[in-house]
Amino acid sequence: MSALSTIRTHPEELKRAIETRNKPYPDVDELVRLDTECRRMAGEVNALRATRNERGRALAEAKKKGGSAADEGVARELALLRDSIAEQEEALQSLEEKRDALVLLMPQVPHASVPVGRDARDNVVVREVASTVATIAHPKPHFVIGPELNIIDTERGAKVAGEGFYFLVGDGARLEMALVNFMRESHRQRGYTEVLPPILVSRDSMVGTGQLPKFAEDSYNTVLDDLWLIPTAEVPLTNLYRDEVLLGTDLPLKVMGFTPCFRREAGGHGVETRGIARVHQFNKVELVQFSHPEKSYEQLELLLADAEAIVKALGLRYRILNLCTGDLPDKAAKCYDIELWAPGAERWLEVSSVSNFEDYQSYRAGIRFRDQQSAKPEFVHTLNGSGTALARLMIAVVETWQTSEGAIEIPPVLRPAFGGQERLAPTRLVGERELGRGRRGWTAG
RNA sequence: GCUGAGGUAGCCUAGCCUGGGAAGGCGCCAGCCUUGAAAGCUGGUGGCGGCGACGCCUCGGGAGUUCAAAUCUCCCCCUCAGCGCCA
Repeated sequence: MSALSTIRTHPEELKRAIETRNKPYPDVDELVRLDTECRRMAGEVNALRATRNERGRALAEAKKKGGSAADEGVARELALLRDSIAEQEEALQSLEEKRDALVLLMPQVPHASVPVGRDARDNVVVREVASTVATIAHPKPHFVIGPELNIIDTERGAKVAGEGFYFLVGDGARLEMALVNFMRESHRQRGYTEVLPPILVSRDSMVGTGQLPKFAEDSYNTVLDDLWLIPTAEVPLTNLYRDEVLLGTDLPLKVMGFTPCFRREAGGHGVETRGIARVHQFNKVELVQFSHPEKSYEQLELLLADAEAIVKALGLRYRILNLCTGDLPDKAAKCYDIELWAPGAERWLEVSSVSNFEDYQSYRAGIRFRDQQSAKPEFVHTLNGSGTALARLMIAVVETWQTSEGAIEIPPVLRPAFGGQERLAPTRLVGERELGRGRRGWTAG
């Protein structure tokens, strides 16, 4: 049920849903009142236009037979009618704009299986899975071992781009790309079509997936062209089929895409941001599905399994949360988070959000499907899941696969990408900064 | 970036000069015919409102002229071709 028709048919359900979300939203009653008024006015304008069209056609007929003074009178009369139509149309338009702006701020109705709760503390752990790696007692956090091995360089990242940016170097970069390629191949085998999308998108696309208008301050944009740097590949992948009608027999459509993601993360500083757990740019493999509404919750479970397969194959400790109503994003009807355990930093890291948006996005982006040629197009359900986010995945790998000698073992599934190499090699290119004056240039690895 | 040609319903196309209910074809759907199918014939096939007869909106988007705009004027977007620039 799309936002506007939910407002018309189930305002009470929407009201209850909003209450469980425990955040402020526009007043439903006000919205219903606005919508009713819009429809009443539309009817009036409609009737006026009918009169204008009818009289106008009669005038054309009369003119064909030769004009007269009477026709001039009709024309003057119609000019007045035109002005009052214009006036009414203007009023209607501003009312509709007001209504539509409110509709865009309305959240999705949570699914019945979503636990009711006030905030993140009420999220429900669906399951927790232990690491299959023999982890050492006290592994170093990535922000210690990363610089030691010279595979993660946040200082130079800050120098070049500012706080929240970093370089991956040498085997650090190789590890990231090996993880990316492992994930791409895994998802390809699970039936996803790979796309390499634009990472700058138009304002319309950002509205289509719900990043705008509400979360403008979370994203970077270009002033001259009003293009936006994607915060997630969800934006271009979901907008792939914007304003299109899909074939019911093609559903579910499954696409994946690897992109960098850009987030301003305004206001997030402190212990939690040390290292690369919370950065302005990171890479991610994203999964998106366009589903038949009746199948979308089955698909959600399959999508979760697709994302889960990655962290499982890497032997990492993880848990899956069912987000409660108070923590659920506006656009989601249901959302699972996959969190990885980082044994060095000793904290859980969110690496994947697996969500069913139902028709929240398809309504905004105009993505529909038709079951039969004759049937009316309906909105698809869109789902997406990170499959998964790098940087944080990198943290968990680097901390979980540490040896007591201070090395990092390469997970077996990634070794083919390293030509069979078993451990990450420290990077050898360093300067005075690391070595001190007098020992410049290359050192033996 | 410059010059030119274009953008009409799912697709293809007419209408634009000369303003007055968007025509036709393909595809698709339904019906007739048929043992079945094809062919053929008939009808339907953008969106919104209404139980409905019906009405309104829609010709890439917006603004303007006009009683009336697919059609005339202006601005913008996109596609194609040529030229320029370029990883």
